[in-house]
Amino acid sequence: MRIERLCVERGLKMTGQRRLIARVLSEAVDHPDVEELYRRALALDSRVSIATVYRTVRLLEEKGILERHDFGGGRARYEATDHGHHYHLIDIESGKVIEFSDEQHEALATAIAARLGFRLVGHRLELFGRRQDEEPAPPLRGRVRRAPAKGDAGGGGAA
Amino acid sequence: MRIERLCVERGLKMTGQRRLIARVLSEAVDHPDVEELYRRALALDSRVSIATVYRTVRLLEEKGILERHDFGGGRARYEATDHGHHYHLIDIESGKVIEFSDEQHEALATAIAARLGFRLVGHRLELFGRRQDEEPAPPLRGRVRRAPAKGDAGGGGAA
DNA sequence: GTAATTGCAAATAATTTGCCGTGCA
DNA sequence: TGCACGGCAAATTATTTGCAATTAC
Repeated sequence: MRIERLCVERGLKMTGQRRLIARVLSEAVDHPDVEELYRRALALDSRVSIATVYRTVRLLEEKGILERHDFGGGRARYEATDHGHHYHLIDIESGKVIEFSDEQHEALATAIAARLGFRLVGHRLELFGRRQDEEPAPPLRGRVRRAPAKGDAGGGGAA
Repeated sequence: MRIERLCVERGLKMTGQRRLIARVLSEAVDHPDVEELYRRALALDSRVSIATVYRTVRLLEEKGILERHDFGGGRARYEATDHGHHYHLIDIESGKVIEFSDEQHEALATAIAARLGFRLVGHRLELFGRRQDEEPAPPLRGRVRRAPAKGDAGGGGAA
């Protein structure tokens, strides 16, 4: 319910659907897109429309409660801003998103901006990588390795 | 004409419109969106349709000749990949995009990915900043500073 | 009580695509 | 000369919005 609290703090009028969407957001541990948020909300209470989900994420983004990401794939994906500054590494085989943070990078970004004559207001860093085979690998044969794609939010269900 | 050469190298059939679009891309020093590419192409030769521009940038992106960016504002913006790896700093007042590169960051990104068990395949870093007033600033009064927005590509014409 | 919010369906906006004529290799 | 390509307009996809009914404060 962290999100609902934040909404109240910013003086938003709390309707049933806003509370519902806030709850879905509070419970999310991934980076759902609007469709997915809508699906999860519907599962809890059918009295929401997707238009309201769109309106709400937009509002919460403006209020700084949500952050919008573009991880490719055409739809915007959302995440609460309240669990700290971090970056993303996208596994290009599975689409999974891994979060990390790095103070060194933080400092470097600020330094670079300053060097260019700017005060850093925001930044984003996204790494795209392929899982490193940790097994020393059987000398002959080997390889083959396919992941069925589909990211950490989009598809089926499972919260 | 660098782009056209790259197209030929990758075995693309070179039609009149592809040559035209390749030329526009070769001459661009900014990050135009499709509308803008179409406008520039039209100015040189009216026998192109915007559908072809869409098809071509998509093709060139798949071939690794172009890179697509999302700088906010809803439309994808393109840039040739052949002028070296670099990052972008977006001036949030004017929308202007400044390119820079930084070896330290390059290394850091690789190290972070490795630490997480991944081999880095690609990455992007975008800084959003506000121009730092370089003048020591007249002690009294001061401030005011507004830029009319509109980025480094979208708008009017000018190549 | 009143202005903000919602749902619905229609409107946008960016991008893609089917189909058929045309031009490149 | 065949097969990929280009033009056009219609189709998609993601997102926004007008309007009347509803609701929070």
